[in-house]
Amino acid sequence: MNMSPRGQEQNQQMRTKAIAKITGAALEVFAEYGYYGATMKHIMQVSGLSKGLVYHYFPSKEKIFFHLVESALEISKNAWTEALNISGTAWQKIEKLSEILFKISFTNESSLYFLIMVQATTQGKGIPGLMEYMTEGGAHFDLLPPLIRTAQKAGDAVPGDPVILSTTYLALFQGYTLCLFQDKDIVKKITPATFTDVLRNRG
Amino acid sequence: MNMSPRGQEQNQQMRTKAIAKITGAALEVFAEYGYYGATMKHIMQVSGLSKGLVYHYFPSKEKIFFHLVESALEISKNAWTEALNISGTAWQKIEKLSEILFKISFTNESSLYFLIMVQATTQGKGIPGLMEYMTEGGAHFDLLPPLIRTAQKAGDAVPGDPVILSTTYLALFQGYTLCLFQDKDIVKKITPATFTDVLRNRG
DNA sequence: GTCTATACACTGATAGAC
DNA sequence: GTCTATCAGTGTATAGAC
Repeated sequence: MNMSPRGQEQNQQMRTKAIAKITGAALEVFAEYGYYGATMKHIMQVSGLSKGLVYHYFPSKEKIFFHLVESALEISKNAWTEALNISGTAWQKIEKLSEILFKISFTNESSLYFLIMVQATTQGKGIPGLMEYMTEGGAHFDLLPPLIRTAQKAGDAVPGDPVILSTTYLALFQGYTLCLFQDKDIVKKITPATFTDVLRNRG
Repeated sequence: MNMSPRGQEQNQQMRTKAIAKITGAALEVFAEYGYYGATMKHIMQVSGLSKGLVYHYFPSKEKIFFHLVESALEISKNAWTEALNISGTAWQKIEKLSEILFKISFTNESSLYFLIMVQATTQGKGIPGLMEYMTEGGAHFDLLPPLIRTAQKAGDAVPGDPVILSTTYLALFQGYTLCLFQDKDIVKKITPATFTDVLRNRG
């Protein structure tokens, strides 16, 4: 057998690959069955790795789930940062936000992370610290109400309580995310405007 | 011929009471932890009844959950029937629908049934027959698009694909239902108009 | 004695963890 | 692979009204 030590670089590569396999499998399984419905066995089967290897990289089922929630919040935060940092009016930023959130929520593989967020929301009560963690990690949502307020002054956004409008906008994304669980065809027909429209001033 | 030792009405009363205790406890537990996260033990503790008694009235955990989903769909269907049967314009029916759905979703104890619907949606894939059952039981949702079309012709509803608008309206209710899992204060500030507004023609 | 609501120790399977 | 806890579900016994 080959006893020669692997280079540090090679080791790192193997680690990264294994972790990617585990998180990828966990993402699928947790998204479909939820935290309690998902089993480590199922994650091991989907990833094609052994029990020992999975537990080598993650100490527990709970930590794997936390890791996915962390990634989901990061994806969300990055999307918001990208949208809100463009130069332009408040309304243009809102339109950009809809465009980016629409893309990552409904058109590519990252949509699974938004299913994870929903699963975390609906089952997080039994997992210590999770709800608090999500509240902290979702602090960027607070950027929307002032943006709406600015757009209202410019006459672009519909009148009304900016906090409620902001929640409505976010609830709409979450509501459509639930449609993904039912494989509804309707999701294929929506556009960023579907979301922007609830904030648009048509008066 | 009634051979029962206790009076029939007495027995019936005991049964009804026990079943109510079981379903009430199951409603709380399933709503909070989801199907897989809820345990029979937990349901027994909350109901204050023994294992034997619970299994005397329900053959399995799955059947209890199905029973709750069934009740939820019935509550939903009754609400729609009540709203859509009033005399008035299409728009008035939509306003009535918002009013009733808002009431049962966010202001009284039946709101737990809507959490059950969300739990069933997010975890139903692993429960044989559940998704199909929910699709069938939610057939009354198909009544909304034609109603929107009528309201559009009258100039009351916003222009756009009635099917997408209908889905948007329902997704908004579901999205706000998710807020209930997080005990968000914002839910106390919304009104039926929050939902009606996404369909309202303000042009 | 008979029926029925109720109780609870028990089983086999499977979970997470190491 | 192996351990332990816990899961859903069952078999059997008891209490009390007729």
